[in-house]
Amino acid sequence: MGTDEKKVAESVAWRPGGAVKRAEQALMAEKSRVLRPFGLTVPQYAAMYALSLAPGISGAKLARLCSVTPQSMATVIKTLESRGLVERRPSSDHAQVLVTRLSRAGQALLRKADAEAVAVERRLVDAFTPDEVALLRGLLERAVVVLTDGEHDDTEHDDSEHGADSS
Amino acid sequence: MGTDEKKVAESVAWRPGGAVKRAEQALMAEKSRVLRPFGLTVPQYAAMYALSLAPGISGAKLARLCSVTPQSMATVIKTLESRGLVERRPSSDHAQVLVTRLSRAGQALLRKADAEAVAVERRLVDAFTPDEVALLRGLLERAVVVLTDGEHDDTEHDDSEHGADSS
DNA sequence: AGGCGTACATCAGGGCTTTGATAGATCTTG
DNA sequence: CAAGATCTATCAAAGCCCTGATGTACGCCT
Repeated sequence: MGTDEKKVAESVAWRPGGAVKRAEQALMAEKSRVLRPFGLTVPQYAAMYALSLAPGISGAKLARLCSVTPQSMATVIKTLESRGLVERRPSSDHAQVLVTRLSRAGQALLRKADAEAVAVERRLVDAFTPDEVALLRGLLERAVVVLTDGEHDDTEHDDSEHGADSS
Repeated sequence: MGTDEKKVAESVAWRPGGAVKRAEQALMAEKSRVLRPFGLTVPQYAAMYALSLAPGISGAKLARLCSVTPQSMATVIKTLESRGLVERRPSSDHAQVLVTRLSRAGQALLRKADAEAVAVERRLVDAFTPDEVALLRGLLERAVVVLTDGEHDDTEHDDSEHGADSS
């Protein structure tokens, strides 16, 4: 006897966290796999992708776009910079703010890597009807709201602009 | 104003990965928050929970239950062991296999921590109808299958028992 | 102008996770 | 019995991610 492995596995997997975790993990694993040939990790790719859409933003904003802390983004950017894929320079109107943008090499690499990453996401989306995709997105969004909402001690205000961009 | 921040944010968030990632992150963040007072991280809690259901299993099996690599589980277990929350000892019938189980202190701590963790999951589940929860679970499962399935070079076989339990 | 609040960048420390490689024990099979 | 496959544990290296704490720069407001 001894705990009946199958049943235990089910119990553990049935936890609401389990399903989300496994999905996220599967997605990360697959993306990692297709990104590996380019020497990119998923966070690195995500940062570069965001950077391609918003060139020259601050590290902090980039972090927010990628849903990570500024510290995490700093380590990612440092690696990318050491490989010459991105370039950082002090902002002209905001000394102390560092604006980041893709280098030419970075743009070229991203173009190729992006094709693969998009293909993975497409493979995923194609396995569902458009309605199902919308439904899934909606349910996940609601989950985020529910979990994020009962706010504890965070100060509430606006955010938006304050002027640290360029171009 | 270059790059219209709002629009960029939307584009980034709209990526299929974004929704799943944010949901997982929100869940992790909330669980971390309620677990912090107990000095436990989410992976530590997960391992202890699995351990409470399957006492005395090997580290490798525990890793599989928690959907992490044996290496990850090893670091988690090492921390838990150093705090006296779990105990490891060589298996009687399988020298070289280490069986792990919760210590009394670990059981006591888990009981309290589990209540909080379950409350978070319950808060989440309660925000949806039972049908929606089932639907979400189903969609996520399908996503995992789609992403995991196109298998590359993994060997296929059965698994199940081989006999490394106790009690 | 002096202060307060906000944002940015970074150092420090703790943990998790993955890939890759090493090595001993056990089971299966010829 | 010996070989090969399988499972287990662990070392090592590289990254990512988070919390907490500093120190600086800028904007607004009195």
